[in-house]
Amino acid sequence: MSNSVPALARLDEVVACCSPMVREPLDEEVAADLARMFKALSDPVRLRLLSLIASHEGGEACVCDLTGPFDVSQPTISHHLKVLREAGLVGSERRGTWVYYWVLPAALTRLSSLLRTPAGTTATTAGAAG
Amino acid sequence: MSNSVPALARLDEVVACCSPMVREPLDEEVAADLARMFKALSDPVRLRLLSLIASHEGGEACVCDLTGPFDVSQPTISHHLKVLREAGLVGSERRGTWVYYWVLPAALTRLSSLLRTPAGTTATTAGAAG
DNA sequence: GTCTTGTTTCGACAGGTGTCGATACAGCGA
DNA sequence: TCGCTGTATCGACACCTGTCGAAACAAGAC
Repeated sequence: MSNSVPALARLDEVVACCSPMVREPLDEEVAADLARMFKALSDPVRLRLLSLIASHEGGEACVCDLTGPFDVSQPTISHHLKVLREAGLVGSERRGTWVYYWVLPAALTRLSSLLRTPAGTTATTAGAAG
Repeated sequence: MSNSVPALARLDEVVACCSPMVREPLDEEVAADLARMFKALSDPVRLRLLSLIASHEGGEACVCDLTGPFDVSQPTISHHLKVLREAGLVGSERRGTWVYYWVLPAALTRLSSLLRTPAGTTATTAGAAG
């Protein structure tokens, strides 16, 4: 616990659970686990579904709220929701006729903090590349 | 510009470029763009490569530093590096015989802030799910 | 020039993914 | 009970992806 890392910076990690991947090489198993979560985010429909659920009133949404905004069929939406659920990004529950989905913030926070870069490199130069 | 969002919370977004996806539904084009970046992160080998590059001394690594830790062939590593580069996550440059790769922090920061959940829901309950 | 080493590209292949229509299942109300 | 509506599963299909070995390309050494 005696690093050259400022205490406040470490506090974030403890709360969020993980050290940023830019600090030390990712363990093989951890990488496999994280890759599964990122794979769930690697489809535009799923990304929009997740965003739609999270920003929905009350923090949860019925499947019936989610099929409208998309050009794909209902079974396809159902498939994508399953992928998100199995990746641990959302939870779901049936209430009577309808099934509701909500985001699991801990999962997003885990990924967010993993991708965090050291303060200072926050980079206003987004988009510049080689 | 007159939201009910605290000024300090918005400051983060400005620096990082984007509003978290849990705040409002993702635009269709934006989602497609982001999905491309997440897809680059959706493979364990690429995740480890990225982490290896970022945490390497000097913030950059030669390809020759990157082939050792993996069980896959050198052309496969080269392929994965290309995917990371085309996703805008890393930059590269040839210097004499060797080719060096480095992480583009702006890209990681963009994704990180996108996944950020509202303060308070940071959730110490990671892993709990339905 | 030729050889050697580091890296990328090519062509091929097995396996995975997104999509659909059809169908099955779950719960409600008549 | 039957029928209706909301959601999940199934089976099929085109397409994408990760992997390899072989070959090409780049830069330096001889």
